[in-house]
Amino acid sequence: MLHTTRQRLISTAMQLFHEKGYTSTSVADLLKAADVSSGSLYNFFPGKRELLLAVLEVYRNRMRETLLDPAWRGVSDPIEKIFRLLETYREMLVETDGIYACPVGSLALELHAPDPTIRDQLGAYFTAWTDAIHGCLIEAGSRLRVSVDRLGLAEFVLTTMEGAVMQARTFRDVGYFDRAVDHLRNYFDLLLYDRAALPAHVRQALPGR
Amino acid sequence: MLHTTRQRLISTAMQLFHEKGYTSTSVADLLKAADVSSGSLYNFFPGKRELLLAVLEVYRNRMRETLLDPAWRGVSDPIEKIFRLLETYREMLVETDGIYACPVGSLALELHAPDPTIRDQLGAYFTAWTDAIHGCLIEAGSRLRVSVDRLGLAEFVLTTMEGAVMQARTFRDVGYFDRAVDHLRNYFDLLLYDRAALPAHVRQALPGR
DNA sequence: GTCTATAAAAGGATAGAC
DNA sequence: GTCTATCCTTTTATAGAC
Repeated sequence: MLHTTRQRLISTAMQLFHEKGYTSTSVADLLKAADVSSGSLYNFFPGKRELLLAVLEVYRNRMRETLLDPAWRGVSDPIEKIFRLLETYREMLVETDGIYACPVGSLALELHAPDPTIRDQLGAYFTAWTDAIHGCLIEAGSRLRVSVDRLGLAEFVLTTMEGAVMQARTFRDVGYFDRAVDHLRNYFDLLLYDRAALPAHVRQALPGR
Repeated sequence: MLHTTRQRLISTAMQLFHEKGYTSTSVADLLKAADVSSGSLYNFFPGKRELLLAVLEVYRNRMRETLLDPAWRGVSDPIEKIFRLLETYREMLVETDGIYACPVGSLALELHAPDPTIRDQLGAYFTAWTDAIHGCLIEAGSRLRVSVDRLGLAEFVLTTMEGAVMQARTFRDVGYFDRAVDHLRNYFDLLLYDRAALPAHVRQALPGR
């Protein structure tokens, strides 16, 4: 199932679009890397654009099993899950010498005027990512101050990740990523009711759950 | 001075590289938009790459007068300056229907494997931007808790801006930008020693100065 | 410095045999 | 489904007259 020509084209495209970008990856590049002939590609896809759509669909549909499940294996604390996910991106940066981390983010900024279908796919990916974080924040329940907009905060986690990746990539230095995550962690610490850590009299002064 | 062919080429390239991206802007596009003939372009620049370098140099060298000075006109409070700058990016998003905001950030993610010279220019721009914010944070002095790493926080402002622009652009919705800035503002409020303005429960939970 | 014409290569996509 | 050969367009860049 994983070795069909179609699958090989998609996984090759995932790799090359991430490494070189969509525009800088030529059809010839794809054919050579996937060891597929021109006729085969156009047998499965109307063109390069539709191959990109297939790639984006895979990223979104398999986010749970390829990204979230591995990152969250053995982790139950919902806040910790959030920072484990960011740690996953950090590892991607380190493994690729500070170059690759979020393939969809790169594509989103590369494609300046994508058609609505492409944009919908990019947006759907971001929304799915944010929803996963949102789930963690809901799970955190009363540990998070009631006044905090949970969906907005989930978006802010994505904001931090994407902005941090951009800088780390530009400088080829994961330190930029780390310092951004440090500040996000600090922000979370300030937002969390870690009631047990507070002195009893302060704890009692806090508003109810 | 501003009307030489060379200047016209650079300003046209600034515009097109921002709107369409570097790769998707062809030399023919540039020639047509700048109303310049091929021979003239190659008289001033060895090629398209060097034109990009000239563009990046302008962005960096004129950051103060074209970006910071207008944003900070009439503003003296250093923390307010930071959020005025972000407001400038918001306005760019609104004026372009959520498409354009930070030209250098877009280029940084579009160019996956730029040569060292290009990367240096991109990094230098980010550094100059961050330095400006860093200056505000230093100016804020004791209002900011001493434990806060000011340079890291300045980078975090850039992180937020770039990540927020990416999402706003993808969704063509400035709301994504606004919510990110709201959280950054909230974070700043928690970091600032304007204790009287803090919510009571936070005030109580904070360590003594 | 600027012009037109054009080279030389790379781009996406197609045709038609197997 | 896959193959080779090829079409047509666009690309960056150059040549040489003015």
